[in-house]
Amino acid sequence: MVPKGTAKGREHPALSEVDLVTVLSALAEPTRMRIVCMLAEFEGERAWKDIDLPIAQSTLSHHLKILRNAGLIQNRTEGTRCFVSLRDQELDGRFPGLLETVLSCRDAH
Amino acid sequence: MVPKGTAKGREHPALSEVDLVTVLSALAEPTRMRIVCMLAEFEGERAWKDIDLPIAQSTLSHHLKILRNAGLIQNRTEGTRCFVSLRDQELDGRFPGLLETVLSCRDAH
DNA sequence: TTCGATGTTCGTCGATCATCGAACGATTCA
DNA sequence: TGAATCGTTCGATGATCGACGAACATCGAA
Repeated sequence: MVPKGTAKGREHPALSEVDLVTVLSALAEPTRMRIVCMLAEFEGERAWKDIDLPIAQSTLSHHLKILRNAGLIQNRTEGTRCFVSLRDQELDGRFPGLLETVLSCRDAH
Repeated sequence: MVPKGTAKGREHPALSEVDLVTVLSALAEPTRMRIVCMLAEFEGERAWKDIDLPIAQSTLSHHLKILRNAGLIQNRTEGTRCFVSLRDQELDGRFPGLLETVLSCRDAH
C-alpha cells in the first residue's frame, strides 16, 4: 500500500494520531531543534538543500523523517526538489500553544 | 564536594544552567511524563513511596534522578523518608509557560 | 536513453537508555 | 547494638538512537 501521488515514501500522519510524548521526543534532540527553529524563522517553505547542517545527507533525511512522523513538519515535492515546512497551524490545533511556547523558550536562550 | 545537609547525593541544579533540550528529553518518556503529571495534580509534595508505578524501585529512582537533573522536580528528606515535588515556579521563570502548556496538552488527551 | 541531481533506504557501528536485581549507606526503632 | 526501612548506586542486559557510507529510486535535462 504505497501512496500513489508521492513516489518516495513520505507520509504525513494525521495529528489526531500523534502522541504528545512523540512530539517532545522529536524536539528533544539538538539537531532537530535547530531544524524546527530554522523553519520557524522563515515562516514558510524551505528548500531541502538550504538546510545546511554539518551532518550527512542520510542523517538529515533521518531527522526529517522523525519530525515528519511526529507531525511537526511536512514535505512538498516539486519535480526532483523537495520543500519542507512546519505544520504549525495544525499542530496548534492538536497541542495548543505548544510549539509557540517551546520556540519562545528557545529564543530566550 | 558533597553537600553536607543531605547525605545521599541528590543535587538540584540551578535552573539557569538547565538546557531546554534537557527538559524536553526528561519529559519525552512515558513513565517520567506520568510522574510529572501525577505531581502536578497534587499541587505539593508527594511521598516517594506513594509513587506507585509498575516499575522497580531502582528504575523509579533512576527516572527521578533524570527529572531532578533537568530541574523539573526537587527532593526533600525527612528522616529516612523522601518527598518529591515539582519546581514549577522556578521552572516557569526559566521557561515561561512551558510546563503549564505541556501539562495542558497532556490533559487534553 | 543516458546522465546528473535529489532524497530515501539499507546495513552497520558505537553510544546511550530503560530496566532489573543485588549491594550499599543512612536513618529510625527496638 | 542490632534489625528493619528507605532510597541510591552498581553492574549487566537488551533495546533504541544518531551517525555514516553505499546503494537505490525518482525526475529533469542532454
